[in-house]
Amino acid sequence: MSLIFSRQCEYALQAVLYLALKSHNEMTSIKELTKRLDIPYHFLAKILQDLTRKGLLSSLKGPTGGFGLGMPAKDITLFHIVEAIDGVDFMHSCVMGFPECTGKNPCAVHEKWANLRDGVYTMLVSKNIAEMAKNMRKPEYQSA
Amino acid sequence: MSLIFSRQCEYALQAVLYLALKSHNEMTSIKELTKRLDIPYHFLAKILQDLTRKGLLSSLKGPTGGFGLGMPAKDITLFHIVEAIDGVDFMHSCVMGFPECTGKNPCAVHEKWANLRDGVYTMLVSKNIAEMAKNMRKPEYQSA
DNA sequence: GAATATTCAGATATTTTAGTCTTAATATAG
DNA sequence: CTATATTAAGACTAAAATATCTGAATATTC
Repeated sequence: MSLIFSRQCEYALQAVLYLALKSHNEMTSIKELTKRLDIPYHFLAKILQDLTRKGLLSSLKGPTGGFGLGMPAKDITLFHIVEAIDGVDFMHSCVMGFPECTGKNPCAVHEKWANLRDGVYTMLVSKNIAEMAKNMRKPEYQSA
Repeated sequence: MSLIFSRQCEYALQAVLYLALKSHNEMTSIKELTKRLDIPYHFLAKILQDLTRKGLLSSLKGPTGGFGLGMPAKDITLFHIVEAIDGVDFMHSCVMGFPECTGKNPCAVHEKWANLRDGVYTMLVSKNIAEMAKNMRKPEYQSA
C-alpha cells in the first residue's frame, strides 16, 4: 500500500491545522495535540521540532510553553507543510515511475496525470489555513 | 518523500505494459525485462511471480520460457495492476489522514480530494493496456 | 538422459520510515 | 532559588519496503 503523503506529513498537516484554530500567541502543548489528534507523543514531538526549525511553527519551553504558528495563518498553505516534510518531487515525476517520461516522450497517462497533479497543487495552495480554520469547527478532533 | 504508488507497483505497471507490447503467446524473460526497464533482477522476479499467482501474468519455465499476459490485453487495466500490488485503500481514505473524515464530517479538502481521486480512478480504468500499447511506440524503454 | 536456461520459493540483507526512550535545556510559578 | 512543566536533541528500537542470494523445480534442446 502507499498513500500520497507520508504518515509524518499527514501528522504535520493535522497538527498545523489544529494550531490554526487557536488564537494568535496561544501556545499548545504536545500533550494536548497528541491527545486530540491521536498521534504518538514522541513521534509528533520530532515532527513539530522539525517544523519549528523550518520556521512554520514557533515554540516555547517551560510551563505555559508549547507550539504555535511561526507566521500568520493567512501566509501558510498545506503546500508549505508538504514541501517542508515530504518534499514535492511528486509534482514533477512520472506516476508510473518511468525515468524518461517527459512531454516529448510521454508515458501512456502522462497528460492525465499532469492534470491531476495540477489539481493536487491547486488543492494544496488555493486556501490558506486561516480560511480553512474559519470553515472548520473541529469536527475531526477527538474531544478533550 | 512519498509517491502515489509504491516502487513495486511502479515496476509492475512498467513490466505489464512492456509485456502488452509483445504478441500473444510470446514469452519474455526476466533478463530482457530487467535490461529494458532497468529494474533489479531478483526484485522484479518476485513481483512477476506475485502477478502470476494473481492471474495477471502467466509463466513458463525452461529455455524459451518467461512471462506473458495471463489474460487478453483488452481485459487488463492499470487499475487491476495497482489493485493486485498496492491495494486501493487510497480510494477511500482521507488525504490528510484524519480517521474520522467522511462526507458528514469532512476535512478541509475532502471534496476536492474526492474529485481528484475519482480522476485517478478514471485514469487507471479508462483505457486497457491493449489500447495503450497501440499508441505507444516503446519510447520509455531502454534499447536492447 | 545430460546440459542448459529459465521460473519458483524462501531465506537473508539493506534501507527507509515509524515510533520510543532518555537526558538535557529552559521557562514559569511559587 | 527551587520545583515543575515544558521543548530539544540524539540515541535507540521496530516495522515495513526494497533488494539480494541460493538452491530447487521444470522445460527445452541436443
